[in-house]
Amino acid sequence: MSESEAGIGAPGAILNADTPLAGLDFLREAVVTDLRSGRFDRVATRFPPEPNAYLHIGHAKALWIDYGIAQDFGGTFNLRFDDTNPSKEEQEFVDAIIEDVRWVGADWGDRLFFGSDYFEQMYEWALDLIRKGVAYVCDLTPEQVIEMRGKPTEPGVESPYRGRPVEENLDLFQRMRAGEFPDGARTLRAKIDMSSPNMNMRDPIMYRIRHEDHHRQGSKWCIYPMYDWAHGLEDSIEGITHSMCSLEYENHRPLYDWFLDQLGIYHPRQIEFARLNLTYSVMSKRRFIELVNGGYVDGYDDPRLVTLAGLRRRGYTPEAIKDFCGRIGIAKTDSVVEMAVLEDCIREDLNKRAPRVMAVMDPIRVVLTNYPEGQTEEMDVVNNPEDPDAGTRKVPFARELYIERDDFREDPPPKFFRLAPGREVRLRNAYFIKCEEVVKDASGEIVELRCTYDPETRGGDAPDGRKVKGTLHWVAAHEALEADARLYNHLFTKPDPDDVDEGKDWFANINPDSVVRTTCFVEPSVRGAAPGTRYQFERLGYFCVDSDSTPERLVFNRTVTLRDSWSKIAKR
RNA sequence: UGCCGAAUAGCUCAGUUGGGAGAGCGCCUGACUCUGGAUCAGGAGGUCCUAGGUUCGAGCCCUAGUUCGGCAGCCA
Repeated sequence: MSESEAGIGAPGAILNADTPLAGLDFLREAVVTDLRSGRFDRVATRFPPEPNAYLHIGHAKALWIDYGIAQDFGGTFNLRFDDTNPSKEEQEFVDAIIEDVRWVGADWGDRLFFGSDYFEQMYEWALDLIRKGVAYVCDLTPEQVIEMRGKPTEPGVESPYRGRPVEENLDLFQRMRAGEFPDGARTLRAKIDMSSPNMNMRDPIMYRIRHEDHHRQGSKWCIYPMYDWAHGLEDSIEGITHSMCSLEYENHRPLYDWFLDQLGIYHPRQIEFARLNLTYSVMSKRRFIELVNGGYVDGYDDPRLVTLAGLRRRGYTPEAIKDFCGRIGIAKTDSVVEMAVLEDCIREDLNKRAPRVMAVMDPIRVVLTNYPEGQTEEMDVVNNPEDPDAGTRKVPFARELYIERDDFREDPPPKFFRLAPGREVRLRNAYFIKCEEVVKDASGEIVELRCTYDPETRGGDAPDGRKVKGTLHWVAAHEALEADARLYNHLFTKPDPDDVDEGKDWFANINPDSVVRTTCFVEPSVRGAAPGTRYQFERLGYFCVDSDSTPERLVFNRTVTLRDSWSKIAKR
């Protein structure tokens, strides 16, 4: 790549070699230090997903580290698929990952790469190492390799094939590539140190034989490079300066460095950071699969999952996810972030942007006895008090309404400011109403509230200056739209899903009420809303139109509730 | 009984010439309000892992230890 396209000081750069270290996270601090020392004179990062699963919020953290650092320093950013294993990787995941990365807002421009495109170069370099006498073809079986690798506390045993002459290694390796040997028959190994305290240095395998088609290379190859061998080479080829990865690769760094040093090629710097964990959730491919296959969730984009596809369907915005990634910081400490932080991020974003609308989840009928039969009117309602540009809309009002069952108590407890017999409240954006009579059915269930309204209070204020303590949301019974609602809660009942009694597994902590499917009545203004449209249902929470919606019937996903101080009071 | 790494508020993180222990989220209280929302104000909460040492003075420097995490795929 040219220096000019990756130069420091590109438009928008906010960090450079002269930036004071104080206050920077340790990764940015390392980059500044490398710029000052002259180890690098530019910044180039990459996000290297393996196309074998869907991305989750933890990937978003890594992505915003990689992309964010490139942005901050005016450097370049590559999206690179690390597709070195043919048996696990599929085009479907490539497409899904590209969609997710684009959605969260990282821009790789034309810098989309595939590790598999470098296979030929990697092969040539492998030949180099064989010629240098630091790589050899090994005929040990997988079982023997494991056996002879030893344990962390015990040295391994050298392979009997370790001393194979260079010419024989060259011949065998070429024949491996030519397809002369079956899967697993031989490997190419680096000749390092079988007694190294670092297991990764005990003659790691560079190539394995796999007679399988590759999603991009087709049947061209039957030997495939291992991660440790491939990753540093990919970084080197692309001119990456800082190769950020998670803590689990810390023990792999000596090997990353070893390959590059042996080859004598351009040498990027690998730095590790702690991966993200979130309370009340799981974050691994394996567990997502188990949840999907076990029928606990409805797919990888189930709104209860913290996959990016799930969060998107739940109603999360890219801005909220980016904000979250910024808030949680970067460090090397193993950590578990509280879900409340993520929830705060989406509330903060949606509070500014989501139009407000009224919807009733659990209706109770209100009849305004002094409101003329057959009359209706339209109230002018502000769409978003936080955003004057959001405008207004008309909301129909009528003699028969629905309010939330929770908003009425026959025998109200202290500090309950909502409707009760003889009490007056305000219907939001409409009138004051007073409850005159409670109508019950034979079983004692309340079926209707008979109320009077004060025509003088149209719009919500009383000319005589009298105040009410409560304001309720409502919908006009005959004009409301009936819709499905999916009320999502934490997927797990405990902050740590692995916190289980002896003999039980994490499935025992799955929340049986992680989704409550119900119906609701929504004001007619939402008719025809497209999937993905987000609203605040006043006093209830933020909701997003689900892709299961049809022209006839909308489906709403509850993204997150509003903060609710009453529920805390009520618990006491 | 190996190697690598980590440790500051409930959680996540700042604290960089060695001199006042901080922020966000969470929690509590109050004000305000046509969302019990939003907003605003205030509060509680710390053996800076421990013990020694250097220093007039240590979260920060040195030594030893403790606890926790990672490493034994032909996965990444």
